Amino acid sequence: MVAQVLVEIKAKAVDRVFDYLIPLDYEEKVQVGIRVLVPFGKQNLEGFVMAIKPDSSIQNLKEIKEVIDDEVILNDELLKVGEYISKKTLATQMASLEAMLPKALKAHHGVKVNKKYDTYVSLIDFDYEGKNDKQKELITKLKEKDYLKTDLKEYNSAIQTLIKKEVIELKKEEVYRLQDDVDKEISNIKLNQDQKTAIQKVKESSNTFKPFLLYGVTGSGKTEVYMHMISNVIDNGKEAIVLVPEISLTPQLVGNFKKRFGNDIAILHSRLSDGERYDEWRKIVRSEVKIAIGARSAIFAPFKNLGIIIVDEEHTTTYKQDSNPRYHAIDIALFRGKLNNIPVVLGSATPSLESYTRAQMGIYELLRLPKRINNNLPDVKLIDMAPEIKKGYRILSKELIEALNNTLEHNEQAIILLNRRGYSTTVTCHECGHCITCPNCDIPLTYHKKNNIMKCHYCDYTTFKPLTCPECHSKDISQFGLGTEKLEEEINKLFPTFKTIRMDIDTTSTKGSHAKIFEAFKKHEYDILVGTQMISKGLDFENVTLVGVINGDASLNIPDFRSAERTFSLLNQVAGRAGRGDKKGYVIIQGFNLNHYSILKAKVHDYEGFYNEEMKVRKALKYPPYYNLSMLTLVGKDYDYALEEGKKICDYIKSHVKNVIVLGPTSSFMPKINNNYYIQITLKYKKSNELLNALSFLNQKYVSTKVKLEIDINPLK
DNA sequence: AGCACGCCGACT
DNA sequence: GTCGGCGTGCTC
Repeated sequence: MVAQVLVEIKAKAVDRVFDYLIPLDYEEKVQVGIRVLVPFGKQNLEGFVMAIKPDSSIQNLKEIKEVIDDEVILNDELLKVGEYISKKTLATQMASLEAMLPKALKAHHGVKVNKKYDTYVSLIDFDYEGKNDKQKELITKLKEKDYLKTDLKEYNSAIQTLIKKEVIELKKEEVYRLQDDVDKEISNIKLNQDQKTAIQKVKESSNTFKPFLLYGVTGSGKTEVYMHMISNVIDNGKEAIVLVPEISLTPQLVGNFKKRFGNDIAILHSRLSDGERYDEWRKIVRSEVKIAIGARSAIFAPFKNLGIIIVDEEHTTTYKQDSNPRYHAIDIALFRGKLNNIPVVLGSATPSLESYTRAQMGIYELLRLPKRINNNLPDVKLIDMAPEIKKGYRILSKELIEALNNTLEHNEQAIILLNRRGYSTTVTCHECGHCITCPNCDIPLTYHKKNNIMKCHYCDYTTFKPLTCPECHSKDISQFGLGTEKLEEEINKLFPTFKTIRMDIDTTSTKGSHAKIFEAFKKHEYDILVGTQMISKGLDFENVTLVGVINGDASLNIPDFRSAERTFSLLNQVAGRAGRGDKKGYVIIQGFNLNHYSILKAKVHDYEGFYNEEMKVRKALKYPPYYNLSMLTLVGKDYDYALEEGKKICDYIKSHVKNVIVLGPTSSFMPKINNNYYIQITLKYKKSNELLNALSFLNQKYVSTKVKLEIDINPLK
């Protein structure tokens, strides 16, 4: 028999199967989806068996050298998912397969992940009585218990002797590193009618593929709805995948799941060691857990009897992988949903425009949770900082200071979010907040220090950096940045008697630090929580009644056509942290350009209003969801050559694809990194199939030339 | 990804 | 004369 093997090299040149003879001894062991060691040129490589056939048209086949696994690693479904990924992202087959696997199961010769074993002893000679007290004791114990763990120091020598005499034997068993015992709690939370309807609708389609968009305002009880949906699935003997943006930022969701489902959960967070990750994978394969919760890659959890996939905060950009293979977890969720004939639930308080549009079109069924559990959305106030700065309130406005005082006096807590300026390369006026944007694309221009010019990286519009602000004529138009550290300092100065805790990259570098900060704040060990975006999601603190946002409009100045969507989403999310308990919540948003619809609509909690405004812009400027987008990047050491190749690629696409808008080639916003030049081409188009064919052709053509071609289909950056 | 093969320029 | 630069092509 002959096996078709995909070898471990992730290069376009070997992105195909090679035939190998299966030695007779291995005929039983070699199966599709298993790893083997094969001679490849002068080297020995690992690879996956992709197919088995009786013979081959190739002469002088080499033989498989070794079979690595006892059990199949890539089952039918994972093989299909892998194929889907390479088809949709144009990544190599091997890159696509490996994206789904924990390191311990990837094809890589020489890479070993330690397996952890427990050793036990058990009795084999039941007649032997033992020569001394220790031996006798041990034998008695073994007669009662069948087997004992060997880490009992006091019996060490007795164990050694008895093994030699073949009275007892040693057994090794592979064990899991993470074992915690959690007792399940019965929930007595009452559901409102909207929650019940959502749960019922999903239950009705439990054996059919159907995508749902669960649009529920902040604090509307989405987590509770997810848990009910999952309970229904588990009651049917099936399993569930739950995707969250990042485990460490959603400690409360995870905590609630643990309380409800106890040990039935595998939690796949980014800080697991390779060994731990491998353990969790095996628990899933063996159905020892019923739920897998994790970030993007948890979508590959190898359940064999999947009953539902839930994607929480579905609008989050982290669901798209920004390196090869550039897959979007929601696409995979829908694909697996289809394969398994199960519902897929996408939940958000601020759905992505793409998702909400699909719901409008009936591609997704829309489920709404329009009311907060406490029926009480916070009041939002906007504060223009231009006059405040003139009065000397440079960081915190007078109003925010007073509101903080008031909150803290009532023994309530506050959250202050610093919305960082996304790019230091955009030019913004220090006095009035004006940001210089492209007249064609309406996104901020990026500043290129080299020639003192500003450039649009979508359309290549270029202009000199002005000396004064075109709006208010201030000379102070260099980039400015306020850090969380400085903000914390300022707050400590203003409120010396209250305790402040800061949460940003600096204070959360160690394992578990997120959880520690959240815990401490929840217990009211601190009065004010200061931080960046990471404090905006999924936190439920009943005693928080005030949320302040510094530079609420800053994220509008990121040179990305999605910046309005991100701004609305961020403000909506963070405002949703206020007033979740019985007390009324207040939100103060500071900024310069507060008349933007993303901010005005966030103020009144009007998602649909925002959606309608933003869709007009997307339509006018031909952006998603009206058009699809793809980004090609050419990387090369020779700038002129790369640019020439870029032009050829543009010509090829224009002549082979109808109805495509080709922008570029243009040097990207970071034109030169490590002596490599980056040239970009942006494509806008309606129908994907034709374009995908053209890109697939180009992708093949660029095997081993002076220019590397990177393709990002539906980029999110 | 490696590794060999092959075709040019610069050197003991 | 030959050493070595890397551009090109192949691996069942």
